[in-house]
Amino acid sequence: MRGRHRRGARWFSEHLREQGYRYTVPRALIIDVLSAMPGHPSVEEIYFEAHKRYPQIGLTTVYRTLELLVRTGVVLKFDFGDGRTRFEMAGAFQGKSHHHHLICTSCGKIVEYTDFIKEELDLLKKTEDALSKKYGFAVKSHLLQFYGVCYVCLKKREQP
Amino acid sequence: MRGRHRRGARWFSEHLREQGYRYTVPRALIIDVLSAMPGHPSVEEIYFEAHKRYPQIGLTTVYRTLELLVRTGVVLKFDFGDGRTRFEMAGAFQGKSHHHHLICTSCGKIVEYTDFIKEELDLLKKTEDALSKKYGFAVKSHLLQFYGVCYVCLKKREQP
DNA sequence: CTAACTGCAAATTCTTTGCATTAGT
DNA sequence: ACTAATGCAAAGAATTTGCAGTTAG
Repeated sequence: MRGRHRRGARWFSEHLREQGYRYTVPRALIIDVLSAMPGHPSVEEIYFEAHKRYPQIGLTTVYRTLELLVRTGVVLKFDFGDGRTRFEMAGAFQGKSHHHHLICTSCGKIVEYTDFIKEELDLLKKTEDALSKKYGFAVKSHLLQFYGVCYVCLKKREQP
Repeated sequence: MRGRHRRGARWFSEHLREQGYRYTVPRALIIDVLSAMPGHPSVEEIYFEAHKRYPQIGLTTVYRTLELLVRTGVVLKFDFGDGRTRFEMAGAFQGKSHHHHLICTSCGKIVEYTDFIKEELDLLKKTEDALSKKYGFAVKSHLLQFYGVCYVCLKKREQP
C-alpha cells in the first residue's frame, strides 16, 4: 500500500478547480492537516491542528471546507454516535484501502478492519446495482459499521 | 408477517423490569406511540404525538426514554444526515422484518428495502463472527446504509 | 416507604448564518 | 476586476443537566 495512491497538492488543486472551486490556503491546509492525522478527527480537532500552522483560520472555515471536501468525494464523514461528526481522507487519498469500522459502544474505541472486506465489497456492489435498478436510485456510497463491546470494556464489566 | 412478532404491554413491562427499570406511564406511551408511527420519526415528532395523548409529558422524558429503549434493544436509532436523530421500533416489535436503508442525499427520502437482505445478513453474521474472534469484540449490531440520488431528484437535475 | 422517574428551566454543545473584508484566478 | 471564500460575531438547533416534586413497586 504505502502511499501508492497518495495525491499531491497539484491534484487537489485541479480537482477543486474542475468543479468550479478555488484552491485556497485554508483548503490546502485542511487537506494537509487531515491527511497527517491518524484516526477520525472531529471538526474541533482538525481546527486545532490547522490553527497551529495558520492561527488566523476560523472554525467556520473548517466546517465549510470539510463540507466541501465531503461533497467532492475527497473526505469521508462518519457518525460514531458520540455526538460529533468525524472525518477521514477517502482511502485513495491516503494510501489506505477501503475499510469499515467496528465501534465499542462502551468506550468509543474504533477499529478499522480490512479483513473480509473483499467479500463484503462484492456483495455491497451487487446490492447497490440491484437497488439502483429496483428503486431508480443512483447509488453513490454506502456505510457499514459494526457495534459491540471491546475486550477491555468486557473485562471491566466482569469484575468492576 | 402481519404482526406475528408484535409484543404487548405485558412483554415490555417485563422486559424493562428484568433490567431493573420501571414500566411507567410515559414509557408505555412512548412505546405505543412509536409503534404506531410510520417511517423514522425524530424526537420532536415522537414528542408531538405523545403530547397529544398525555399533555403533561416533557421533551426531556422523551429523550431519556428513547435512550433507554435503544439501550435495551427495543428501539433502533439512526442518523440519516439531516441533523436529527431518528428512531424506529426494532423489527421484531413491529411485525416488520429486518431491513436496511437507502437514502437520497438530495431530498432525504428514505427507502426501506428487504430484498437481498437474506444474503446480506448471512454475510454480516459471518463478518461479525470473524471480527469478534479477531478483535475480541462482543459484536451486538450493525448499521448498513446506502446513499444516492433518487429518481425524482435525478430528473430535477437533468432539466432544472 | 423510598429509590427511580419525571418535568421544568437553564445550560451546553455542535453547527449554521449574516456580513464586511480579503484573496484567487 | 470580479466573485468566491474567509473570519468574526451572533444566531440556531439539538440534546443534556440540575433539581425539586411525583410515582411505581
